[in-house]
Amino acid sequence: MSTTELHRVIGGRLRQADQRYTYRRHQLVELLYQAPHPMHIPDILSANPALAQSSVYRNLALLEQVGVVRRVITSDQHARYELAEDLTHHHHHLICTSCGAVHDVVLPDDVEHVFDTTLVSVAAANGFTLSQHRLDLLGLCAGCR
Amino acid sequence: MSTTELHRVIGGRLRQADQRYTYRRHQLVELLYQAPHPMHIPDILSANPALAQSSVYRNLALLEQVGVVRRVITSDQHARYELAEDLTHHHHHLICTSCGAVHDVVLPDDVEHVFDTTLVSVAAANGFTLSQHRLDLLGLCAGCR
DNA sequence: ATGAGTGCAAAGGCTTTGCATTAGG
DNA sequence: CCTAATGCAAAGCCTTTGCACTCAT
Repeated sequence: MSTTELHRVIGGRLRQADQRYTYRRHQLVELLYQAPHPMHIPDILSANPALAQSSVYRNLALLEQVGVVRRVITSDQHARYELAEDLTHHHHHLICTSCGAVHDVVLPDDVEHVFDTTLVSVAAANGFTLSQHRLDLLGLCAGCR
Repeated sequence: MSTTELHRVIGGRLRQADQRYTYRRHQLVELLYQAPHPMHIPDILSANPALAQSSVYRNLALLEQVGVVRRVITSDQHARYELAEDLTHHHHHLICTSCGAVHDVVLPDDVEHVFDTTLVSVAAANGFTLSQHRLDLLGLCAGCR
């Protein structure tokens, strides 16, 4: 997806929720789009000091509601945020349990396929309607090993 | 593992860290052992009002350090805690994105095996030493659907 | 007896909210 | 113009910490 296409789609999702794609929201999305891994609030504020903390929180919550942003939960103290997978690509996270670093990783297609079919049926057997899965690989990064 | 065996093993891990297996810690472990899903602090305090909040936090942190308890991170506001997998069994979580309910689930052995081998090599390719994986199934529970 | 563990209350730290100001349509 | 959005400051809420008391060895 091109960057203009990206912003067009995001603008659409916001308008559908009667929300505007303002300058600040655009800046926020641009930051997440550039980053190779999920960002937390200190990351975001230092990357763009013009952004106000409270607005960042509010806008991330809004963007999450309309399906543009996903909140990534780590063992870190701060929550991390990334663009939704349908705007980027399906991936998982390598999380360093020592320093909290997060890397994006992609699994082989055949493995993902086994996951999908298995998980949907397992969820169904428990009365759940599956919407997504979240797989995190926890370990030590090269620097902390 | 029998319940006496369980407490014996836990006592050993605590002593190895120069910690005592006190009455309060025993009560806490017993609660987690009985529960069919990870518990958060309000759960724990209402299940056993004799427990002091600060001690529960301190003891859960200690038990996590010595590998007896695992902190489960959900989208919930409170952290949840369960006994470590080597004291119970390897499993995953079905998390309701609406009400925050968490159910334990087990995947077929062959699927788990594919996971293990694939994930270790993927992590290694990124310079990570894998210690565990965390797979959560997100969706709507029967009640919220 | 003596240090670890506990419990109450207060402080920390991430996140959310109130409110006056600014900006988008 | 007029409401939504923003930014600063203050409040909330989960969690951690200080400190005196209690318990275990």
